[in-house]
Amino acid sequence: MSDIIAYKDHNNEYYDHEIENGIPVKSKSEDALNIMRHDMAHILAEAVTQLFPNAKPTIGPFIKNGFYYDFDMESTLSDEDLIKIEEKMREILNEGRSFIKRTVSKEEALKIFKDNKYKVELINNLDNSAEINLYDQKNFTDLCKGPHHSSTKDYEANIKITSVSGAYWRGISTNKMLQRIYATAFYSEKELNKHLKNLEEAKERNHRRLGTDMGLFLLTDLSAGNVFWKEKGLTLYQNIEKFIRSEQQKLDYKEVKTPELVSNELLVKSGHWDNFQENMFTSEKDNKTFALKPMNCPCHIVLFNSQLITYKDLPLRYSEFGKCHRYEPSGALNGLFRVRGFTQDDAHIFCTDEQIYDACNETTQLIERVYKKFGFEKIKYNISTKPEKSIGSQESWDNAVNQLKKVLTDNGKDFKILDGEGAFYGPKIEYTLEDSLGREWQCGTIQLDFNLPERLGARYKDKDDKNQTPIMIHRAVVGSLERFIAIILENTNGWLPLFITPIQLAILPVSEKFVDHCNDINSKLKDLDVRAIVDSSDNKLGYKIRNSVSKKIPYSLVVGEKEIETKTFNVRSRKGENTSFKNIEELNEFFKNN
RNA sequence: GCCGCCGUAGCUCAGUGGUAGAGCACACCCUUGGUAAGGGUGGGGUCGGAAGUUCAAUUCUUCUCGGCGGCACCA
Repeated sequence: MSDIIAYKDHNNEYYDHEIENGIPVKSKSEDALNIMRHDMAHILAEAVTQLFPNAKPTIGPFIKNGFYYDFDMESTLSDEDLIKIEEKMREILNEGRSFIKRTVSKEEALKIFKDNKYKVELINNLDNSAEINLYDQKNFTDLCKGPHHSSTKDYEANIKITSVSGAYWRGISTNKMLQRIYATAFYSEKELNKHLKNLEEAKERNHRRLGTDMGLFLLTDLSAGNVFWKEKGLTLYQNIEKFIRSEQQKLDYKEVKTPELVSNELLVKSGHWDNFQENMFTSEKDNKTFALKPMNCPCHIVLFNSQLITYKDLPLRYSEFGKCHRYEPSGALNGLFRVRGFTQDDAHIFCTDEQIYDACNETTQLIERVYKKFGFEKIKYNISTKPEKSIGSQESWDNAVNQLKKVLTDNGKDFKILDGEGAFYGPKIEYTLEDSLGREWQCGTIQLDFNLPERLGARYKDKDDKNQTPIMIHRAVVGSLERFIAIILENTNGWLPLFITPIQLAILPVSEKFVDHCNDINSKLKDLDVRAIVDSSDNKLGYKIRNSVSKKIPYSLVVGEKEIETKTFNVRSRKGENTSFKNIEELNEFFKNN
């Protein structure tokens, strides 16, 4: 039997027949796993249609880590239903199924699927020249371009239905909502369990739980989508801000603070009022309309315009930890990941065409430096180019895109081009980081803007004393501080990098006798900017250690008779490793350097 | 906004048509203890909110607010 089950092209599209320059897909490979999961989607559809004869199958692709199938059904699926479906799938798998391909005419296909308007729609949308393939299995036939394994007997499939949710037909929100069943499948039970355990772990690492346990912040329905920062959370927030600020100062950024509430006059001029009014919080006073700013750029241009700027002032870098508000649909809110009030680590660089390269180059290096410091090493880069609807000449777009490409290339980065994905006003680079659970987060961005400076009348004088319009570069490193804090919390499971963690050290007296001594140490450490607390409870040492570890305090300092006599400082890491220091300065060094 | 699930003490969660319970946390007492839980006692919630059904609702129904998993959205 051949080891090759399918072919794929260079866009990772799979085919059930050999193609020109096709890459063979070998059985049990990563690609084969996708195909196997697609097989399972068909098995799922058979199970569902057997149990619910009126269910109309629509589409069921494989996705990252699994697959789904969307059904139009009369009743919604309960947890018990899912268990039954999963059992049915196992039953079917025990019997085994062959996937037999058959090519039919359009008329035939329409006849076969006449009771399923979704399949009819799909068939009618196919090119007239396109071959229409069906895959037959016992009790189920699906419209499908394949490929499939010839039989489920070719492998062992370990399946698990993971969830059910609503999903619009064809992803269009005016269409009917279907029921989507998510599931996953692996060749071995071991891999399946590992994946399920991973999901569990991700749940455990939930930043909402960590935030509550660590006393960082409060989310309450008294202001849905807005964060109440507690003192420890604010320390964390400020430490992140502090680090980014210091990096920006090295690059001659000028930090500013602009109003959160602005007259809509500004937003009308900038064009945001026309396009995004629905997403702003507004209020009326003095017969005027005000809005909470949804972004900082118009305000920065107001500052730019308030003074005479010449070419000598460029590039001019305005940065702001700007509090913005956006009305997000209720269903979009999600912990700190998606909020209505957030702080952008925003900046706008005003510059000339010639300065684009340098500005973007220093920014990409800045972004990388910051990510690295926070423990993110894996970064993906995308460049988005001119969309169909856009402003600015083709020439200026080409120039700008080439500069962006050159920046990444010169910095030794691989990147993807997302054709036509740029904003209407300019191209951009997006920075996506990968966390320790393999999840990806788009955080940083560099976005060129050929529109807004012109619209708001930004001008500088060139060497010939003529007015020119600057290019504006929007850039953010971590994006929203709120979201970034959620990402770091989940990435580290609460074991935050030492330089930002709210409490670095728990000072633990062995008994009450040593509490005063501990307080003395703490006040000295305070002067040295080490963030410590003294546990003066009357619990035993083991208990105090357990407590400080469970509060995610990375180090503890045990103080008792021995330490006072020998004048040493014994620091215990959360893993139980001990390090001894001779004096408080040495101890301080340790905290400064870790 | 849409589909589904959920909302009980500070936290995690159990439970019932007759006004609630555990563990952790907290307070007090005993213990003055050396590297991940010493022992005892005690306080604390009207079960998200509103309305309805009922002799009686935290438990059933409807509405509403909020959360979660997705979908849609994300300048």
